[in-house]
Amino acid sequence: MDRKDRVTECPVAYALNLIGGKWHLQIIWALYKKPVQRYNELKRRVDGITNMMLSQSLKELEQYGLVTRTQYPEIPPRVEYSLTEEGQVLIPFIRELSKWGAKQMSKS
Amino acid sequence: MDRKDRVTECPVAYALNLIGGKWHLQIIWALYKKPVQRYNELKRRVDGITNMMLSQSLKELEQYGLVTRTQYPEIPPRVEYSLTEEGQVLIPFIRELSKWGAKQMSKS
DNA sequence: CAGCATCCCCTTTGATACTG
DNA sequence: CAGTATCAAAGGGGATGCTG
Repeated sequence: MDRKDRVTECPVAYALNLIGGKWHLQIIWALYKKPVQRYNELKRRVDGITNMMLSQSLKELEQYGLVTRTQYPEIPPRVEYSLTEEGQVLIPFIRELSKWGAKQMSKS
Repeated sequence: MDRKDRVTECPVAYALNLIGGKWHLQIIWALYKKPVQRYNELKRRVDGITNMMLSQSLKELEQYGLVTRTQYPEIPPRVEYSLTEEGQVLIPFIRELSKWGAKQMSKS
């Protein structure tokens, strides 16, 4: 049971559980910039992420219905990830957050 | 040196450092619902928060310029907190997050 | 290629008690 | 009233190595 499964009545707390982690928004943003990506491609784009965190994050994001995973039964294996419509809803949100963050950074 | 002082180039990560914690948004929301509040009043409204987390969070929020602290030199001491304009900017943002979170909650 | 298992650390969070 | 100090706990995050 990870933290996202904990019961919360507050929608804001719930939302932060889904996307407040260290990597989720970065992964979503990477998938926005290039809509279809394979595992290792993603790993190269999300700076500093480890296999552990990437696969774990992707699994969670898939569970929440923000990311789709498509596996092709080939050798070597090919797995492609992309944003669902629900995931794309977050894009303007990330933009706002980025603008606000940049403004705060410049102030101090 | 707390986590908010760590260097980050990414504005989104920076923003999450400021408001991604467990209590910051709840405190801001409480201060929005009642714009001027004393310490213990806030503590009662933010469900489950301890003195440690409340005083620490308030200190951080004040540093970031999101909250103002006004101390009156009286006995017993009186300290009032309220949102700055910068802090109020976050209100529509929290509303959106809440809407999105509620939708996600209802799906699973 | 795409990922999982294991081990470990350290930061965040919490409980409790105390002070000007 | 408005906090601070101290100690303890939990779990998120990371490094490394292994597998189908």
